[in-house]
Amino acid sequence: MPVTIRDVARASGVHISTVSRTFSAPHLVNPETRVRVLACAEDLGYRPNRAARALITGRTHNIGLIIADIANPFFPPLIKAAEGQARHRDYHIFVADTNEDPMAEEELVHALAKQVDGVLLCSPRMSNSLIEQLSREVPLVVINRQVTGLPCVVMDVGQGARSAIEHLVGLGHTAIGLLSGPRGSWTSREIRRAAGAAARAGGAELTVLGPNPPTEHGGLALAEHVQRSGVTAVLAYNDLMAIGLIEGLDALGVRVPQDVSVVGIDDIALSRLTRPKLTTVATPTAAAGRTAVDMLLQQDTDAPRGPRGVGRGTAVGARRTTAQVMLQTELVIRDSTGPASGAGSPGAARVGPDPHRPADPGRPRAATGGAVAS
Amino acid sequence: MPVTIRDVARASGVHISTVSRTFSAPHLVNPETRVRVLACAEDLGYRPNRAARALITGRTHNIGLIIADIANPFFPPLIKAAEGQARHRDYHIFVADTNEDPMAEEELVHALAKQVDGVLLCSPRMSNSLIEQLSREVPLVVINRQVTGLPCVVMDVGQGARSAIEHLVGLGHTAIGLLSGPRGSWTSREIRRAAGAAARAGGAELTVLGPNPPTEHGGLALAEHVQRSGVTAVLAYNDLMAIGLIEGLDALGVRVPQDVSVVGIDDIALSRLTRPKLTTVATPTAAAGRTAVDMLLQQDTDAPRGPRGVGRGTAVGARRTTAQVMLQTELVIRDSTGPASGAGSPGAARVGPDPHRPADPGRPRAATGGAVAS
DNA sequence: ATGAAAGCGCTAACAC
DNA sequence: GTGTTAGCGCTTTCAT
Repeated sequence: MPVTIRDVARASGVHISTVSRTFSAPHLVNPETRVRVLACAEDLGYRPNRAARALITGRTHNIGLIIADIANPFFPPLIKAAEGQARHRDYHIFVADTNEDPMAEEELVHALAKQVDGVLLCSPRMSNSLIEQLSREVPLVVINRQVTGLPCVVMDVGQGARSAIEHLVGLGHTAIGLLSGPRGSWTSREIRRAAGAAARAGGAELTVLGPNPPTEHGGLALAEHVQRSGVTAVLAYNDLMAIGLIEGLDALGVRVPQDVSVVGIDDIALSRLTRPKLTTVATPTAAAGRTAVDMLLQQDTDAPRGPRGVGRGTAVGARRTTAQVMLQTELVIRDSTGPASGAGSPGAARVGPDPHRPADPGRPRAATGGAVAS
Repeated sequence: MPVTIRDVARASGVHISTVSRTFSAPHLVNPETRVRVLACAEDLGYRPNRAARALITGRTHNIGLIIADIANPFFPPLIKAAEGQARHRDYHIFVADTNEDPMAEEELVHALAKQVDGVLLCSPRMSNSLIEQLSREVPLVVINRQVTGLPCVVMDVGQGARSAIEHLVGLGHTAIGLLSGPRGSWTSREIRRAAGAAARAGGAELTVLGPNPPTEHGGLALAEHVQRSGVTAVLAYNDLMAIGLIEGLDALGVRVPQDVSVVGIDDIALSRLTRPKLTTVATPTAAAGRTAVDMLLQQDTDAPRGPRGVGRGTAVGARRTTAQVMLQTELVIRDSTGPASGAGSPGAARVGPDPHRPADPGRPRAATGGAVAS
């Protein structure tokens, strides 16, 4: 039923190898022949079978993308960007969801390995050593984690957390809570480290609560804990948790930001829609997706021309250069943070019809990270 | 580098076909041999090359999933469910995003056709006839659209819209606006049709505004229009638009639900987090994803044993039975709808610390659709 | 510039 | 129960 290279060959009166060349090395075929073949292919509706091609070239033109949780709004923009970039380069993306399960991650890498030219490992929860091991099976690009020796793209959440803490300290907060993320998260460790240092530098005390599931519920469940802990400000692992926490505090009658300030991380679309609008550290997720695809593809196209043209030179020291890209983050100050304690006038705040603040006056930026490559 | 079936054969001292059988028809091989082969395969790290297998079996064990916009929070749960169900059945999912572009849809079907055993076409914007045509190239299951002759899974948005309108009419609204969705959306047409009928039946007037992009911005942009139109209630094509509209109205000083009631459709996670919490028609998106995968796979496994065992019987009338599944929807009443006009006491509503309603008292359900097959 | 032939990794008759 | 053989659709030497 499906039309193959042979049908096209027959129709255009050439050998199949000529048809093949027409598609994979057009310059090697006579322009006239090429046109004729192309025409036949066109109206037979011929499409090269990529699987068959892959069998011999070793290139599937597929990329695997392993995600902790597609339903977490942090990821879709990243997926979308990766998919777009990949398609733009004539690649397709396999998406797999691990449900935050480290076991699933490993299994999925194995399952995908043969079908793809490389895998984008997003926010992995497994160990570094396992990642390294897997990278010997299939080219890997790690997102949201630094693994030495492997290409990575991370957001500078350290800088982001620092800015957030400085922002809170600047508002007079001296007892700050940190809702950490899931166990195994590089990002969570980074945040904790940076936040701890920044708090110390600012003379504030940091109370770490966690680890927690990186979900709205994870935040919500901590509301009472936060209330009892006596902190006046909280930095959450991500926006979802921050939003959940605000919900939870609200239910306890604790007002944000009057009683407690809350800062999130990610700047998902949602954070502009909740009330109060969330102060958060914006992470460039789309850029991360695009960059990761580019890095993988570059690595991919570099590979084949490795030991070629090299006479009997030194033992091919040209190990692939594995870049580590760090993307900038930016603190976006909205309405969920305010001066510490007594400053607000309880009861008067947020009354009915028009509690409209200057409404997001052009995204005041506060800090940035830097770009680094190694 | 990669270990093939031949390596395993050599290691276990059998012919490659035995190894092959061990994986694709274990019952045909001597238990002892099987164990030995499996052991060798195990510690050589052998994984069957699915592409090579597909070349001969015609089954790739891949499914294509074409989505209008991954970043639209309506879709991730569907993707996640589909992916999970697929993996559970040992299939992988290719995800592609069309950016709401009908052209991209067609191209993507073509691009995926050879790589997958079937395609899930989600919320297609292209024409029915084109869909039918494409279905001759690759098995299709259509989601969120009814196409006669093709397997479909749709949500009963008609029933949902009806319930929504009845709810509004019951609250005394007689001038109701409908924010329609994107051109080419089956769902949008269904909603419009059902909402129109329900409004007529309830003695209310329905003003249709659209088509519109199915995004937050699409709703936000309509705020002024809604305000001027004089309607006291609005049903939006989806939650995103409803939320955008509320934002927009809020900016104009129009209060929801005191001045205008707003109902969304979908019940995305977000709609529980905005203020006011959104009254909306819940659609079972995860179920839709799972069901679609099941339908595709069933069709897929049915296909091969078609003209087999049939003596010289009648001309194989056994055309595949294409089911059309309709999933129930449910009106979830929250805080964005209220009595028409004068009923609310402006200014007193929603004051500071504790404007807590009975907080979602167990999801009052109001209506359901039915399940149908053809 | 084009044809011939080998073979990618695997499965599927068909023998034995 | 297992080995033999042919070939899926395609690319890629190697001749011509």
